Amino acid sequence: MPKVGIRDVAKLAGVSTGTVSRVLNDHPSVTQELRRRVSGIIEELGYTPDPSARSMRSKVSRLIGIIIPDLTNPFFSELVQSAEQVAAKHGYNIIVMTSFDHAAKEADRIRQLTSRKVDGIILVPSNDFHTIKLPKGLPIVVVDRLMPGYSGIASDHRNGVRLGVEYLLKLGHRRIGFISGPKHSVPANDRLKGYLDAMEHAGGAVQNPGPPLIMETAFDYESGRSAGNYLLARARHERPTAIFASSDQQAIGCMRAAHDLGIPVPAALSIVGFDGIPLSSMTTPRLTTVKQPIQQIAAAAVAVLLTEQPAASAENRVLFACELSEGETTAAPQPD
Amino acid sequence: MPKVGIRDVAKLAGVSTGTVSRVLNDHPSVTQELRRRVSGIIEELGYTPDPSARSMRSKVSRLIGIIIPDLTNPFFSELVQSAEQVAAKHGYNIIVMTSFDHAAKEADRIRQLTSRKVDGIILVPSNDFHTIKLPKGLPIVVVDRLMPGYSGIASDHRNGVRLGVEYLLKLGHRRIGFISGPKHSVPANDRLKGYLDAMEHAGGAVQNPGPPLIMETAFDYESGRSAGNYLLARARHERPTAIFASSDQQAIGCMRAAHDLGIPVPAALSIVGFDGIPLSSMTTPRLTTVKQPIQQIAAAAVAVLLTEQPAASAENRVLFACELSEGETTAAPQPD
DNA sequence: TTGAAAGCGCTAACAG
DNA sequence: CTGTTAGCGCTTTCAA
Repeated sequence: MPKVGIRDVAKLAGVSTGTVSRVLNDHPSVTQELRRRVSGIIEELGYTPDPSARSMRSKVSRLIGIIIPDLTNPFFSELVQSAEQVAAKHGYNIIVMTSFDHAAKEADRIRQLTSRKVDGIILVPSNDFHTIKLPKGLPIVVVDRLMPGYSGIASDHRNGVRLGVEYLLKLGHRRIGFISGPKHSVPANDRLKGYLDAMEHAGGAVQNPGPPLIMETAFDYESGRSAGNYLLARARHERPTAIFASSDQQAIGCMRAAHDLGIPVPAALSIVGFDGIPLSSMTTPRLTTVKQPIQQIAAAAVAVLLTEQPAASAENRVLFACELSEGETTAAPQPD
Repeated sequence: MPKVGIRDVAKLAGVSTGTVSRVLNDHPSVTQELRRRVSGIIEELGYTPDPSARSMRSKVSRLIGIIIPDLTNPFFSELVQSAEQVAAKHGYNIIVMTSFDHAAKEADRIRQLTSRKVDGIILVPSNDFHTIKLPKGLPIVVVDRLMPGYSGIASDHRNGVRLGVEYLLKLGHRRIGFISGPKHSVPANDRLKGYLDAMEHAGGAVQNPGPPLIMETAFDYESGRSAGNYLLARARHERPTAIFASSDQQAIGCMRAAHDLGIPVPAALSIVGFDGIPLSSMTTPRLTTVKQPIQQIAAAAVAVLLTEQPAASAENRVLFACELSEGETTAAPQPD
């Protein structure tokens, strides 16, 4: 079965390869009739253009790179999955890469993608992203945070967290612990600000007689658990009555810590997470969490890449609102 | 900044483009000295060969496709992540695609990958995979199950499950429920066989006075939960004292069901999962599970693709052993 | 509007 | 061992 090429199509249709190419690329200057005839032949022969050849001439690969810190994180895997769906709908495919939050690895991956001539990169930057310099003219959409000089799609972490913390305040909580993300993570800091916003706004109502209520740590289960242990292993009147965790994974780890310490949730401790991953509704009890619109983020990121003029650096920026998803890990605090 | 091409390198090194190409491809017939000199220039100029041009001539894209049913499933996302790591080490990149277990979508994706001229596909087949016909000569490694006619890498589901069920038997359990995967899923059926093996081998020791102890359902949390509900919502002497779930997600859903019914785990119910995803060690209590060697599977799959002669259809097959990871969801049954 | 022809950047014969 | 050269399959001027 000799591979069918554009010449075969041209020959059979009695036209030049140029015309076939124009049909393929929806070039306006082709007669309706001719277009139809050629399309017919293409169909008939089951011809598909060779992407390499195409990309070589036209500098368009219909390939999008996506670099995330960790595919094991449900938030990111859902992001990738959504992006793949949207991209496929437009004839684009996705190359995934994991940076493990290493700037060096990230730089290497970006280089690979560049030389692959991807049409754009969806990037969840590592914390040291600023240390690497990018090849110019490559469309990049930063996701999960906004960065000056780049197009960016993210959810409004700050106000999202504020929403969650205010919910706890409204329930009557006054000693609210906060499990934050890594010190240098931008989204982590945005979330922390949301917490501080809410607490400040609540003003004198907030009490904190003991050690600090804010723990800085990684976003994973285990970190959430040890942070929870730290926050909860103190005298009852110093112990927070509620904890807001910067990720659902942390929140679930924290639930584990509470359980280990014999602290009932939500009776003696309310917990709120952040992200809204599917698992959050399957914990026992179901986690109250602030939900990010992951699919929207993915769709918007792809859209920016497909829309943006190459090297136009339009700096599209979108911030999506988060929404509170009430579960069973929150309740009014017990009287002291 | 005019893009640096192979001719620039050749000119600066005072050799022909042919020689540069040979250096690039580690062709043996190049002098040590020349190789060194050319490599130096390449480095200096920061030259990277254009993959499209390369692929067009050589029919090698250094691209591997990976198609899985659902990236949201932690087992698969870890698989993809591992594969990406290994592939990158060899200069290969990964195109991910999700089939959502739809044969039609799967066929479409395979077609896309084929026309992209990927060097191979790592495929977790959908349940209706047999209905689609493949373009010949495309190296495919089937993962998570073995299929006649294809190279395949999987873990030994059957013996893995047997291991887990035998562990429960050894603890003294006699009414052991089984949450199975989808009816037409091959891995699901392999696991079911492992359960039947163990139960049969245990012989008369096994009792089942009531409704069937086997539930067929999807692999996700919610399915595990409702299956658990079904198995546990019966009179005490008919209720299983232990449940083996075919996935960790099911197991976690089942824990939730037990909790909702007020059945303490492991005191009144032992639960064992399958997969060994990271989350399994963060549940409360920690899940006892049968662990698949995911990274080994991914590495082996990539290795097969990189090794296998194109169209040689060597039919490499590897079955990895699973291992029991003891958590806190298992204990001896309460006396009736 | 369409055809002819010139490459895109590289690899692989084929010479030398 | 190295240089020369002919394309890979397509897109895109340039003419017609």
